[in-house]
Amino acid sequence: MNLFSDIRSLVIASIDAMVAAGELPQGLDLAAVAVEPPRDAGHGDMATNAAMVLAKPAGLAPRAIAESLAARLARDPRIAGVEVAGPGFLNLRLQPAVWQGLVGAVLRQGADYGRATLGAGRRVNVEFVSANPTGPMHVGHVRGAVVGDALARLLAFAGWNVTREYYINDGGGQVDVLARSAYERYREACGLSPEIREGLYPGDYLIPVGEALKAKYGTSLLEQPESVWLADLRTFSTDMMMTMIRADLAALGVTMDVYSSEKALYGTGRIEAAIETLRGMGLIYEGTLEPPKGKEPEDWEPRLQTLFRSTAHGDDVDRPVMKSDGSWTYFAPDIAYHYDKVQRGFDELIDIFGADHGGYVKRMKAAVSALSNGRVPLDIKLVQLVKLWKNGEPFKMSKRAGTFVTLRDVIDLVGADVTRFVMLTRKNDAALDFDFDKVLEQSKDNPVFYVQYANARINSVLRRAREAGVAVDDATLAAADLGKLDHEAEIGLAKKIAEWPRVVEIAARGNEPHRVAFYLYELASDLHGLWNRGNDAPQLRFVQDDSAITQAKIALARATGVVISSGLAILGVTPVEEMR
RNA sequence: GCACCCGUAGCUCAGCUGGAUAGAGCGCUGCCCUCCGAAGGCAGAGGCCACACGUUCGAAUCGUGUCGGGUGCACCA
Repeated sequence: MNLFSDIRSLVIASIDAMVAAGELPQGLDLAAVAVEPPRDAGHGDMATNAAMVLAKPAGLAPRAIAESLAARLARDPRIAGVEVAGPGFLNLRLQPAVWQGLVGAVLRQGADYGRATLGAGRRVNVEFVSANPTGPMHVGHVRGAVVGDALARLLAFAGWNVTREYYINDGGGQVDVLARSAYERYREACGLSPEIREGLYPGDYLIPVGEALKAKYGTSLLEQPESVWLADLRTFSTDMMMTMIRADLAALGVTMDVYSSEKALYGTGRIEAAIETLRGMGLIYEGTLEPPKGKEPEDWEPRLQTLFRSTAHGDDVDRPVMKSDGSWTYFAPDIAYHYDKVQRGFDELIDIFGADHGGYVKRMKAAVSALSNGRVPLDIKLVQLVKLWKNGEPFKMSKRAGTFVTLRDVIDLVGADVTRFVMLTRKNDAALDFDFDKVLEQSKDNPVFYVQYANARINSVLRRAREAGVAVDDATLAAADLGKLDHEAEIGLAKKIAEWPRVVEIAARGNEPHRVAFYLYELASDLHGLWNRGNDAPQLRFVQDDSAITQAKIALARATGVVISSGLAILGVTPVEEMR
């Protein structure tokens, strides 16, 4: 049920009829014909640009096309009025019965209302978080986690086959640091004093790792050289860190489908295979890079390196895949990992990165473009910083001062639902202020509360109607006499509900889950507006003496609630029944 | 120096594949509760969409350039 696509189909059919009648030439491209809500409600319910986009290819004046098209559209029983406006817009007004019927349709479809087939079952891999397994998730990771998870839910709702994936960066030097730090905590657990040297991780979260090591190894690793224990402790520590990270994600309501390990790529020949594939394309060569202009490193010296010709796929400079000592750069396993995703048969790839990784976008896209022969698009979403506020002041994080904010801290303080919603109230590429006081405030200043409050009000009238002995199950409501919803304020809310499938498609097409949050705010606003009009106009209250009228009005409220629940589900937020 | 992101009301931000008189919240001014929860609503004031040029029937939206802010820039991930 998508009224906008229904009416667009009507417009297309009418254009086809004009072609058949010889009024328009054959073979017109109709892709640009759009049916949209007009910016100004005074222009009607829907507007189409059909006459204007067809004017040039048809070689006709837009208003001439518009007049003829208007006459044909007006014959449809759903159309209450058509007028030609401005340079050739067609403004359509729909019969009230169309909006009333929509309410019934929403109740019949329930949680499936708005579900789209845009994705057509294509397989998409959404990689997100991918925090280094060297400590608990901190607040900086939260936004990426929320955006990635909401995007995954959105795409699934819009018809994609979605895999959520976490890439464990467990292959690099920072894992050695982790292992050495854990070793010191192990010594501590054995009654010795730890030496947390400069460059090691000082966090308390490694104390349990040390204790677990003692439980496993006893004192057998004491006084042993690093070569004896390093490999084991790397594995042991990262496993424990990943257990912690999974628990953190679960607390936020995020579940991954696949965890991929960087380390697992080493020694399997898969990195070599990926690089050889590129070499076979003539994209790998030995060479030296120019120093970056304007920011010349002090210790710059020309080095012969193995380079990936990423410039052949849109990058600015070629990128090294092998260090001068013959080991891989971090980029090489990244290439192999993305190659793996391509080979697993995904039709589309999405990476969610922190904004500080913006420099890797072009090279990653270049690699995927090359390795998939341009078949698999890679969209990389950069998630901007979150600025923390408390008591009206910037909240500075400092490991040393003990004000390091973990994901757990945030959830314990404000809850997962609030955290998730607020993180989605900005575009991913805009910085976000997160004010610990404001997000818990119960006012319309706080979108989480505002939307939840609307839902609570809806549940309130459902309860009251039930108490009054009126049947308000969805089946009964869908069959109610919805023609009684004849007030423009009620029709207005139905129109907002009608936009939901459009919002889903637009948000999914752009990989922009924040649009859902903004839409829910608007929907809640319309509900609150109608609610308050009941103060002045008692006939607009949802619960009336007449049970048939009550059912029609409750049907509208319930349909609104269906969409709110559906939208919140995409954001990963639990709707509340009552405000507390 | 180069690349990417951003620049919209006093503040924080939306703005769809280019569409009509550019929207919301906060703040400011004035109203609305014997009423389904006022934890809300209604109305008003407030804009050179950073700037310039271009593309076109039409530009906040697309292109180029300038200015301003952020981020990143071989042998760390």
